[in-house]
Amino acid sequence: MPPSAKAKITKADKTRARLIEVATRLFQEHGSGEVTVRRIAAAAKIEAGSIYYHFASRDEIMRAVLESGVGGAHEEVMQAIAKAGPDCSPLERFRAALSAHFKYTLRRHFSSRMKEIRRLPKRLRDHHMKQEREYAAVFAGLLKEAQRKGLLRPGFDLPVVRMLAIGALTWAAEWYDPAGAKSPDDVADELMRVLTGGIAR
Amino acid sequence: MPPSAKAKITKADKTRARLIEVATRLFQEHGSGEVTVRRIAAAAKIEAGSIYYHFASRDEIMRAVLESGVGGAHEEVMQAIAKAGPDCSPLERFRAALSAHFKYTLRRHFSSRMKEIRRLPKRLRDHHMKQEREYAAVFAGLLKEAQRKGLLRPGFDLPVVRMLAIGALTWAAEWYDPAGAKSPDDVADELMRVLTGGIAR
DNA sequence: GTCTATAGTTAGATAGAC
DNA sequence: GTCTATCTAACTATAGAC
Repeated sequence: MPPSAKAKITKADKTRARLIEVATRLFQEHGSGEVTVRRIAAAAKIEAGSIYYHFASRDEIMRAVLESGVGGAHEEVMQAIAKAGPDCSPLERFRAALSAHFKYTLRRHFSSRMKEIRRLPKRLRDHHMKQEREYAAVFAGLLKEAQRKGLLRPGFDLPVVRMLAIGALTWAAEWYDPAGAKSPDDVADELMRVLTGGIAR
Repeated sequence: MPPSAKAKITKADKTRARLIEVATRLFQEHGSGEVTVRRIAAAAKIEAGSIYYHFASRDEIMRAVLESGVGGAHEEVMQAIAKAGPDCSPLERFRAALSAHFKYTLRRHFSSRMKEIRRLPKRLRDHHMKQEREYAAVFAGLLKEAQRKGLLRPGFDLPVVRMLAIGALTWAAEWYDPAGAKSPDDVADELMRVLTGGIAR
């Protein structure tokens, strides 16, 4: 099914997309293990049995949520980097990437922290982990570029720094209050300020 | 049940403690929603029915795990701060607190990120959130002290900085590999270096 | 494509023996 | 205190009507 020119969007495509969307949100809000097929169906306004026209099993929903989630984040982060432009500093682009990651996580209610991944058949689990590595490589590449250009102080373990930074935002999606005074960009900016300059005098 | 002088440790106390310990680990490893009472029992080497001699319900196990988890972390963090001594810089004590938080999280396999908290009866949920706030206040107090003493650059939102920092470590407990080259202290130190001085030139 | 009805399984929880 | 046996409810998944 190549999504080329003539890809017509059927009713099934729409329902399937809606199911993935509500499942993503429910998994994130209540924890993947807590969410039943019945609840997903109810949230998508169809009956439980109808789910199985679109997905072969609950695990298959899970898989679709993960693929769509990581894939979507990857895409938006790449776009944000492209928008920042190839001429601006790698740290500027890193900031744009972090911000896009955070905003996507908040908007789509997606986080790849679902523990149930372990329960997936090895084939699907490997595919997900590959997708995650490719996504992480985007951030890693920007930090390496910054290092090459001499923008960083020496002595940091960049993979660790990268994971700490992304982790801070992944976790921020848990406590961030959209009704509060701060915008998602404010949070991403604050992280970037801490990250680049530090808080101490 | 005041745990005063004559607090004799019964067999029940030991079994209960073991149940909390294995439940904490299972909740963290597989996600709280995925873990059944039967699995907790199996991991603690007793039969499923016997659990109900120690806990009235699955939610009650959950509650005990949360209380013991946050309580234990609070205690160890306070000890680490005390050990650092009241004379050292508040940022030094903050570092000690972060490190203790991380090490506790890793050792006890505890993280308070269980989504199932929402499902708990309001009374228990409120109690948990109060405990969490008290715990967070320890870290907040150290940052405020640093600010008062003029150790910080101006313009930071300290609650946000605090949550980003703790979040980075909470998430680090997910990806940290005990078999790897880095010790938990290495990770906490790296975070503290980034936090205080920043990575950029 | 979505529904209703239901089979088959497994979960949380209880009762009573030991 | 712990076990075995079991109840009831809820879950995943299927079948067949529309």
